[in-house]
Amino acid sequence: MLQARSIHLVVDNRDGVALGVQPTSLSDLFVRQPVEQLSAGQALFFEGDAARHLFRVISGTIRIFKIISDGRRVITRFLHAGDIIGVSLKDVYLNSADAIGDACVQRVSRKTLEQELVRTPELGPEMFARMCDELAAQQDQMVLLSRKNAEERLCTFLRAEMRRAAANGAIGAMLELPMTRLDVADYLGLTIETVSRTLTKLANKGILSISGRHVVRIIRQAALAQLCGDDDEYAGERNMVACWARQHH
Amino acid sequence: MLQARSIHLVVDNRDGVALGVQPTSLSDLFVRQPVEQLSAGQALFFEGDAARHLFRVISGTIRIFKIISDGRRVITRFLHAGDIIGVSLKDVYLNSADAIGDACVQRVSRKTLEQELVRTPELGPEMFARMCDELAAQQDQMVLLSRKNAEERLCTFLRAEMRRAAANGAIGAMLELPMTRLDVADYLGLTIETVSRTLTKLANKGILSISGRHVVRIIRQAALAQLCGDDDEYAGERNMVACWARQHH
DNA sequence: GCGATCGTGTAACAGTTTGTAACAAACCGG
DNA sequence: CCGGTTTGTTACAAACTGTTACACGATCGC
Repeated sequence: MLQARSIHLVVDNRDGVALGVQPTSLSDLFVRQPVEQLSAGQALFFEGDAARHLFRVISGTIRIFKIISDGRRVITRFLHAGDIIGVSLKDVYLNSADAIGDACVQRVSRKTLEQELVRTPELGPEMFARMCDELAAQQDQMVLLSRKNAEERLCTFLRAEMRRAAANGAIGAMLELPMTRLDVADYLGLTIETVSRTLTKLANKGILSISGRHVVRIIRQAALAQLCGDDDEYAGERNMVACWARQHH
Repeated sequence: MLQARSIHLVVDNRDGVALGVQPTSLSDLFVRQPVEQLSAGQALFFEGDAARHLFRVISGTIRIFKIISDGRRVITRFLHAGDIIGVSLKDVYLNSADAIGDACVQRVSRKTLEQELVRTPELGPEMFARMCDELAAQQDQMVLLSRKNAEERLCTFLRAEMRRAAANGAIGAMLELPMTRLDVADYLGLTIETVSRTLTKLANKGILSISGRHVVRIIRQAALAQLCGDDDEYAGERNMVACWARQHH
């Protein structure tokens, strides 16, 4: 398991100075690291393992998950090219990670990170920022899991995936979903059947069309956004309106 | 974890005297700050406000929440004496905060924190640690919201509150819950009626007894723990067992 | 003291989501 | 290209939770 096939050029200027140049961002820590190939379903680490490495996703999709009794699974996050895993530095991993389909990652050791954090204090704020982003994303996910219905969950998920795809240079309304329906279900706190049913419902409404197993085409973006249940439209007076609504049943 | 102690010597004797003494923990930042009294329901800040302060709870309970369309509310966290609010440093608050019942807090400005972080780099690791704890707690909450049923949610909540009370020096099986049923419901992703029903059911099972509105007495702690759905008993082989269970339906 | 309000508990009913099962479609290996 | 396996879809019944309604007790202000 977990073999580090070093395809790239190896051992440049190893010890003493972990990197030849001063890193200016966390991503720079990975630049000289070998690229490891993962096959479908291969694990990166398990919940409870000693947290010895950080990973950067080069290609493919990684799923982060927890498992509780009965084998119930909760996927807390999907990671794509460019994302970094493990900034939440506990001594053990808080959750498990494996690859959806084939993927490539790089790793750096916690030790290297800690050395570089001393050597380059500017990295500290980036760590903070990344953890804050993660906290914010998790809170949005808590809202989704706590109070949104199946349709809102799917729409929120699809919209987020659309944004990510657009940020990565994808154009048009075609959205590729590398994960299976089960993965989506475990991410959104639904069952596979509900995911399926809700997707067909959205297709029947003319909001999207389903092209095979891993591709959906978003036809009406605006409608999708409205079905997220996020009340973006009220903007400033959001809280007052909401509080008022609450107080009056 | 992540100690950047080498820098310590460099910035040791600074002139800036934001505090009389060198703080050794985040809590020390608050020691000379005035105590602010909050009456029941009073807000500390709203989601989207410029995040200018951190708060420390002296007494009472603070609830952290988000509101989405229709006035649906999600309580993401309850804070008690000693807890610090606002370590997730974005430029705006990610959520709202108000007091359950009367409460007392102290505050320090972001600016002060940032100055002290420069002056006392040991505070950095504590910030990391606190954010990691928050990330871990949020992930557990995501598991709860995603995959646990009403009974498991209540038991998990009660057990966590028991642990907190015990850590704060409370003894015995009496547990005080300062929040209302609606607060509990909004925290656990349920309705007030389901919270009520489930509590009654647990009382009928002889696991707890309800003494008025804000006090429950936990009679059978072990039974409560087993109903959490957290499968703590399998410990090491948890993941393998769970994966196996999953694969075989 | 007394009505109004709030928080809570209980019940009947409705609704959404789930579970089960059968079927269809896509994928995989030869 | 084909058959088997995996994955996805659909329909129906069941379960859990939400909804609605009402009663009770406590608190608050008058």
